[in-house]
Amino acid sequence: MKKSVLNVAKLEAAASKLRAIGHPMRIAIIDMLNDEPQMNVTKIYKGLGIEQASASHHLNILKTKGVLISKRDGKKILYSIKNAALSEIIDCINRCSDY
Amino acid sequence: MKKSVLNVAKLEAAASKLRAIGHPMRIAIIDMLNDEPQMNVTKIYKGLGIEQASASHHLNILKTKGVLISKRDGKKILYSIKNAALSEIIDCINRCSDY
DNA sequence: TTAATACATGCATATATTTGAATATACTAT
DNA sequence: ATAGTATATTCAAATATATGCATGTATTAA
Repeated sequence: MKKSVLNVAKLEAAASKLRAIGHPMRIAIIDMLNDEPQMNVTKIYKGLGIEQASASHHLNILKTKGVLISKRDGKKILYSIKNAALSEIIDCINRCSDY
Repeated sequence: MKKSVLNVAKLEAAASKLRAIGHPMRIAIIDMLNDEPQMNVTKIYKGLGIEQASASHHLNILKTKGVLISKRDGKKILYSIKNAALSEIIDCINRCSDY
């Protein structure tokens, strides 16, 4: 099992997912979805007090990077966390606040 | 214990740490330090095949954000991971590669 | 089919991050 | 003091990311 030469694609994939979560509003979205596992866009952007378009952009990033999934429910789109491990990361990071 | 209103400072702190790790070369650095817990800058930048200045920048980011610590050893500066939990995050992210 | 609601997308601008070349600083040995 | 080694810093250019406005699309109800 070699590991010495660095696999840039794999590193970029991991980095990309970390950057997806690495934004205050996106962490806030994940937090909200931790409390309430399925939320629509309106509830999210009003809950955060941001523009609808801004929430939509953030949600798209989180979905594209595999953090969230979405499904339509009538007029609404319900978002939820794809992999529970990802919300543990937030906890982990917070636990590391050691200065 | 209130949690409804979002604590932007705390969110930004967590996001900032995630972004610190969210770069291919910086993940590679953490990986290297997982194998060999103390490394100097020269060994790191040659191992990664990047510029010395680039490595220095990345190391500074990781140090500033509390991911790494450094100590001088003669002419060299030895870097190491500050909190082991942070390297678990990488594993965690990689485990989430589920497409 | 029209109107209203719920989201998404395109675009422009603003801001942040990355990179490398050049240069500066710190330490060691002579 | 000087030279060599190891690392940091500064700066500019390139690239990436964020934000908001305007507009587009999908769904429902009348």
